[in-house]
Amino acid sequence: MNARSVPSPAEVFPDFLRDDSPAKARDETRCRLLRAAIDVFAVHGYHGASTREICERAGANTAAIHYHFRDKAGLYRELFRLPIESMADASRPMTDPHLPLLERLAHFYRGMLSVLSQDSRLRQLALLHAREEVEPSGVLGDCHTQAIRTHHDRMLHLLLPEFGLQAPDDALHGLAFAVGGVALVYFMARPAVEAFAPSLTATPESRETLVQRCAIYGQALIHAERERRKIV
Amino acid sequence: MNARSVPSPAEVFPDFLRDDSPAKARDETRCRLLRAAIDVFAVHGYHGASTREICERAGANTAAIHYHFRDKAGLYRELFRLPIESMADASRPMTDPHLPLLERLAHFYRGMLSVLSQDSRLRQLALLHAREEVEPSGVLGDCHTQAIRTHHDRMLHLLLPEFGLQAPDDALHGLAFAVGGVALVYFMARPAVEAFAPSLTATPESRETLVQRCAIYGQALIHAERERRKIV
DNA sequence: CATAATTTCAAGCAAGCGCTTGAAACACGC
DNA sequence: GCGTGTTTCAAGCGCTTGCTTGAAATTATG
Repeated sequence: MNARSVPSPAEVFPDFLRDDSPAKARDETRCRLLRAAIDVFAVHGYHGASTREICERAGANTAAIHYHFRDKAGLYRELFRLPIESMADASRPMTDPHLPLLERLAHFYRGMLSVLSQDSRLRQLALLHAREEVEPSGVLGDCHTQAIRTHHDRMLHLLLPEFGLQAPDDALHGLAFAVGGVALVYFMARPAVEAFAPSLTATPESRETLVQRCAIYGQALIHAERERRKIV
Repeated sequence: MNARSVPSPAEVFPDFLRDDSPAKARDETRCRLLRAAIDVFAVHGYHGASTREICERAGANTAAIHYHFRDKAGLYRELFRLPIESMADASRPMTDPHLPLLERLAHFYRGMLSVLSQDSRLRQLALLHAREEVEPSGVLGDCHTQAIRTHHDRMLHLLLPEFGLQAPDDALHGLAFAVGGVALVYFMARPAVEAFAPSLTATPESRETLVQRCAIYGQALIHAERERRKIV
């Protein structure tokens, strides 16, 4: 019995997505397993994916999963550990309070839509996140909702000063959901988007155009909420 | 060999959700299977659900699925046949061109959010639709995307006259996605909504308040797009 | 080079899966 | 009451699943 009894600290993991990481690390079974797992989980989901297919694609033995990650759930969990932050990083510029509102919103939407264009593994990872939200596999606990909370809190942090509030009320939560929702469909329902209006997200240029339009929409929502609060 | 060779015309099906349907129909194995299937698929997803659990919950023999629906995929498909239209019906009033824009939008959002309050089986059915969008089971083909297309086309039909257009361009598709997106999160990411702002959708009153706010937001998006088109 | 620790391997187990079978139970027209 | 068609049943088949095993291969260490 020589399997690691505790989920490993994952020295290799932060880089396992990068193609420019050291060849030695990239070729290690553990890394190949993680990459293969993304592919297979992204296609079949957690329950539909089989450990045999993952290992076959990774060129590893089926016992490798148990050795490196204890079991299938451990491998799956490992996929959700670090990339959460790397995805949140993409929209960090939106937190800069010195930028004009429209620009901050553009950063927010650019972060959301960036995964559509990125290297395919990061895109697949984003897909896994979306799936966990709609169909929790049951092996992640609530660590996943916290990833979304990061984005939600960041949006609240942007909105609060706009309304001179210290803490969000129900309407402000609703506004945050609405502002995020403007681009949510591109994230959560890509098949529908590509079926109805494929040219919207086809090229980097069209995606940037989309980001700019979304920012205008987001700004309009904030203005509308401000007007609504005046009246009520 | 006495199984039906062709998916049956489903005389019982349209009513299988209603609790007030004739007791005779409700108690039939076929109906009980459909109801149990919704419960189990809603919890575990298509691949994670087992036919044994469905049959056990329905109080039926495992062979019943094969007899009534040929196989697991047939049972799943049957769940997606009719409720699609019944859900689309909820937002039909939005197509009335004589109503003011704000009211039509309110009807649209009320239709979207109605599934959150309805009888739990309809809610679970809506969940199954959301899941198919994010993680296609592979057994439905494209019949499912058409269900979303119905909603998208209806929104386009509402928007086109607002801009004096005959056919939608890319920006109008984007606007339709944004208008729908305002309420999409309540449909697609309910766990997050209930974790961050549970009171938003807790009572029928708060849901109606939400509908009204969404309608205002939707109107603001339309106005913003109109302004954008003037400038560009 | 020898020893020990780490990593990989082929083989296979127990359990659960979807599905099938042939017969029993039921419903109904005559 | 009988014959016919429909529906339900217990039993189990073949297969895939996640996981385990003990040994072999590999790598690191003195």
